[in-house]
Amino acid sequence: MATIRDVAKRAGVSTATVSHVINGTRPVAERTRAHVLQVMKELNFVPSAFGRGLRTNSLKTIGFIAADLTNPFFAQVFRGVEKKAREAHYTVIVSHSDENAEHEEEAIQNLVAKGVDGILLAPVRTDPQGAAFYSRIPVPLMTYDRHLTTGDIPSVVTNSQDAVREAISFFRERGHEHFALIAGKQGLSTTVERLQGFEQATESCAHWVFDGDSRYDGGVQAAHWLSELKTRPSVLMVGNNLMAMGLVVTLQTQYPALLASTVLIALDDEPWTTFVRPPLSVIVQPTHAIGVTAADLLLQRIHHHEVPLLTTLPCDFVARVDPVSYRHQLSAQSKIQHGLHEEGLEH
Amino acid sequence: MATIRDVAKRAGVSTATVSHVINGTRPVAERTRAHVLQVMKELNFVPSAFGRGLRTNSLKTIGFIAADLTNPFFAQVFRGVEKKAREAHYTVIVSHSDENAEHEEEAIQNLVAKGVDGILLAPVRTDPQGAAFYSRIPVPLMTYDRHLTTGDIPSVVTNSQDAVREAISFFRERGHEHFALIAGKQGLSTTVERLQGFEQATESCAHWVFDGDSRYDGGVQAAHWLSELKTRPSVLMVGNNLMAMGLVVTLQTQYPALLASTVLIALDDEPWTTFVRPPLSVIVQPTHAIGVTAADLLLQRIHHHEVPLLTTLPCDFVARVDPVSYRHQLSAQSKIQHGLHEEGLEH
DNA sequence: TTGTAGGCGTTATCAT
DNA sequence: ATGATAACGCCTACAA
Repeated sequence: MATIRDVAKRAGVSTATVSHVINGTRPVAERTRAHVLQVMKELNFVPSAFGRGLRTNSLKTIGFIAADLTNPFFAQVFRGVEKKAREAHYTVIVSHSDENAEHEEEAIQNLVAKGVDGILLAPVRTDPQGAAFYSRIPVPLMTYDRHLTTGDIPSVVTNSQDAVREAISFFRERGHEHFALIAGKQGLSTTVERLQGFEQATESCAHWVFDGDSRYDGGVQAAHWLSELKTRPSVLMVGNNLMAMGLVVTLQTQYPALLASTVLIALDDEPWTTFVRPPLSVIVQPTHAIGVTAADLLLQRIHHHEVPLLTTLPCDFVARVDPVSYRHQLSAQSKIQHGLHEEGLEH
Repeated sequence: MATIRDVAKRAGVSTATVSHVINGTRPVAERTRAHVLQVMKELNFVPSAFGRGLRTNSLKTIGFIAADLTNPFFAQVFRGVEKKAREAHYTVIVSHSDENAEHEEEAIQNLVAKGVDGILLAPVRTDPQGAAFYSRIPVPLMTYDRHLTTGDIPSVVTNSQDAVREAISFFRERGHEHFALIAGKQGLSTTVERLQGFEQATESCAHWVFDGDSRYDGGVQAAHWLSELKTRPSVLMVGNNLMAMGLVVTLQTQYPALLASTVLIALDDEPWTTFVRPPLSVIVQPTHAIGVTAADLLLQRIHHHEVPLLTTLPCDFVARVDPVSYRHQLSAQSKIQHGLHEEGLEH
């Protein structure tokens, strides 16, 4: 591998000039510039990322921590992240947390040790010590999907609370009177907010809540729970996509009558939700936009610009009421909050 | 950020000693060792990846290029890659090619510029110039999913050819006599081999082949093509998962009778294949193992060990014939070939 | 068992 | 408009 010195020598200039040609960081006579470029081609010169990193303390790399890329939600967010990063000539290192605090911590350590310029994560920890832990991380951080309720780490989330409320209302207006929610893992901001949305929309009518765990098994358990209720909900909202799968598989194989007689609402518009009979209604989160936005804001932070503490992106609601489907755009504007605690979490 | 020199000074030893403590690269008196470790904790010292990279010319990072991580096949392969990499204290940079040669080239350039130790890719180019291009890449390379038929770049693939043959045979033995294949993108080794498997199994009976493009649209077109055939296949094999989705969506909405009367066989066991009625039979590729194996072999190469030119992992075939499903393990052993061209591609 | 010092490839400060 | 040169943080002969 040729070095900047080889190029300089062969081109008959100093390393400084070569460097400035590479980075366009000070004027270079057009003639020399062309010549240097020419020599670089000849020698097949590629500037060493290590040398540069050592000098500038940046490899133009960010870390992305997903719970599980096999979950389409994270895969789609990642596509957005990678797109934005690539445009800014950044590169992305990916790790998994599997919703496990130790894995997450290890992943963060590794990323920091690799000298990433910043980290994007869907935080696993919800306790105050968690927030403190995140705050001590010595590189810029952004969370996506979930936000921390204490501390000053900025986040990009969706207004799924509004979406849940409006989805339930949609069916209330059409005569339904019994609703249930399969809630997600305790403590996650998404779980809390979706529960709030549900409570808001169902306050004056019959409703049940099942405490799930945000995993496939939670859905399986919920199906059994559902089958044992004396009075049954006619509309069932599932708080995340994995539980929705577990629920539907179990209903389909063990309680097909229940599946046929209940309106299901799931999160995220995955192909299978249209393949099931009856098809599921879905709340569609702007996954790609979450990734783009989160990456964008992280890069802002890396460049020492201020960013809002909370950025909220709008969801759509797609009601699939055979044989038609309606799509509702829930809010045209995304919302930005600069002070989480001052303004509160309610809208 | 504390440097190795800060630690050395504070601990009253030389930087050499600290370095050796960090890397265990020469004996250090237990007493000093403990003390140095202690000081490292105090100072919150993390060795700079840049300094180290510059010296050792390695950041312990590999590149992974997927066509699209949103496709569960790639997401699952990646999980395997990341697992293996993490165990070896490597880290993974992820890029997308979107089955596009220019994107792929750009991604490769970026990875090389970042100083990755090696690259894993599902190659897009199938022409001889492509093979030449890949050969010029100045870091160790491995392909997965597809292999190149010229050149000396090692690969990890599956025996989907055998799997296709056996899947078709399964239904032949049960009385079916008309078969069709929706083939994948021209030139890919997977397309060629699956076609061969199909031809082998159907040589003495009626069969059709539709040239697809390995994308969702190919499946949509195939559905229309199918509807216009005078004589219709009773068994339809789809050469990749995206086309299978396009096909099923189109059949379900536009030709439901066709969907009901045709046995469909798809690749990869995704949830939706069980949700459709009737459920699809599937050839299950060992996606996670592909990732683990590919990463393992790449690391071998990075450490200058010889690796086989072609490693073939076995698929399973799951026949879903309502109300039962049979799972066939197609071969207990994975196959390894050291010379692709000497031994040929047939088994 | 430990220390000294040179150099990896780049950028950036001073000179010229 | 260009050059000389000192860092950046680490590893590793070579010396002691």
